[in-house]
Amino acid sequence: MPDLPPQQAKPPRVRFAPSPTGYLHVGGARTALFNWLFARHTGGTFILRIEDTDFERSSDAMVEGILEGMRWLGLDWDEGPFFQSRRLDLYKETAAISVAGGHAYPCFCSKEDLDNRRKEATASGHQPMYDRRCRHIAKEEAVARIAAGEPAAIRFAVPEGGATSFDDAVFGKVEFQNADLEDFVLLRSDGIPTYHLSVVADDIDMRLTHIIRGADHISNTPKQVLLYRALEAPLPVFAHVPLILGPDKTRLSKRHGATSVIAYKQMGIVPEAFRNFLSLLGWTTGGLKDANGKDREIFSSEELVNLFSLEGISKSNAVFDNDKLAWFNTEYIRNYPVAQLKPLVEQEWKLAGFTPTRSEKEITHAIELLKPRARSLKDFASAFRGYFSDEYEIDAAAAAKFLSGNVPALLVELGARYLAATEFTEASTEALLRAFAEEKGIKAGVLINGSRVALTGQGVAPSLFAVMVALGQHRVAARLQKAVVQPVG
RNA sequence: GGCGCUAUCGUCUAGGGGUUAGGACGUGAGAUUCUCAAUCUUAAAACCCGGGUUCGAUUCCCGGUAGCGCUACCA
Repeated sequence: MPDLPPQQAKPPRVRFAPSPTGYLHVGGARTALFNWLFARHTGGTFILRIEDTDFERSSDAMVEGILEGMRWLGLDWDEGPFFQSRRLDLYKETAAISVAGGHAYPCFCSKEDLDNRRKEATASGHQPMYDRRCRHIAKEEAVARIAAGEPAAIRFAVPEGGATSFDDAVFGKVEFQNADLEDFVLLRSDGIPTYHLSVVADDIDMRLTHIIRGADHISNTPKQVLLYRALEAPLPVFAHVPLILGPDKTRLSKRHGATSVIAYKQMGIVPEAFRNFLSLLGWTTGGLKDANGKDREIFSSEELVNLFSLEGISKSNAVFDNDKLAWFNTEYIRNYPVAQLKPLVEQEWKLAGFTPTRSEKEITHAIELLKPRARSLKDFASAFRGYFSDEYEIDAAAAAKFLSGNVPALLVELGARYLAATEFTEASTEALLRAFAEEKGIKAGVLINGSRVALTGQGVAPSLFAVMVALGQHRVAARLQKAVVQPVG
């Protein structure tokens, strides 16, 4: 039977269908992102479906975690979330239709028998595929055994010969010999569907036009194609996305560090940076250049939506590079208008239990000064504390290096001069310091470095005189005069 | 083991029958001297191997190798 033409009717309908057996992980997030991008680009519909048919491993907490991750990334869905656990009737019905159509049959083999036979087959060098022994049980006998209460699973009857192929939007034509396909289980003996049944039943029921999912599903696809045909449903367009790997090129796992999207939020990554980074893992604009002729890499979500296409998805797996992510993060933080960055910083403070003791104006000023050198949102609650509160720590190494010898004493004196100053601008503070250095016969750099540590607690900071202006005259004077009592080393 | 997919700098990638094989991250060097986790300049760094097609393959084809995926009454 020839396939019905693929559903290209616009607008497209796509879905992200995570299994709540863990938090939203990086790979899932990227799949969700691509589906979302595709839906938004085409004006289609993005559906969220929770595949929770594995009751043992699924949990509400995981569902909430997945939703949280999607919200953080700004991936809003148009329909759902739908829960497969509440749609079991549909799957049973679909299985029954398959049986009635002669495409599926009850299987009475027990799990133990199956395991044993698989083991034997492997031991004797055969393929551990189901031997189809229940496929030829007479209909009457099967009905009688089920009536007698014998547990039975429903298996799909894979055609004995020929091949099954599909046209993947990313990989092109992919073909499998039917002989290599097992008579897979559709419905377990407890009435719970397996993955193959529930996805196909739902994808048909939800009228999905494009299935964008991880490449780990390529091998599952021919079975599902067969099911679509048995159900006389039009085939969607399949687009398999290559996998994301860890630095050692094995599948990304906890071993490699964070795999949960929320962990990146907790690391102070801003969502747009993460989304931008993720979008370029396994997808490319095809070499879009910026004004300088360099490949563009920073894209707003609007641009991403406009640019996204299935054609740009690459075929090979990609390694998740933390350094590159960190770079995206600094770029985004640096370029955010303060108005946009400030709420994120405040959220970070809240998380860290830190309360700034500054006016809104001072806070805005300090964020403006600091954002070009922030690596993560975390910096605002750690290294940058001194700009927002008087409770900050002096970095011991920086103090040892720059607050040694007679420097503290000089800073106390310098602080008094600043207190008495009638003007307090970047130019005036610098002039004052340099004059003071000359008067004392020492290099200005010594005082500059010492002041930096006394004022910010850090050995690294923006231009000292910009820092002074941000801090204000009284605070500068006070902190310099306190320098002498700071424990050194 | 079987089946499937993939292969350009360390990493993400552009490109494509003839190129100095481009960009970015990271790394090295230099500059700035008020620190560097900032900025600027700069350098090193790749077409997996073997056949074939071709005047010419990194590019097309075949094989190998390697990596990854699937191989459950998990998803």
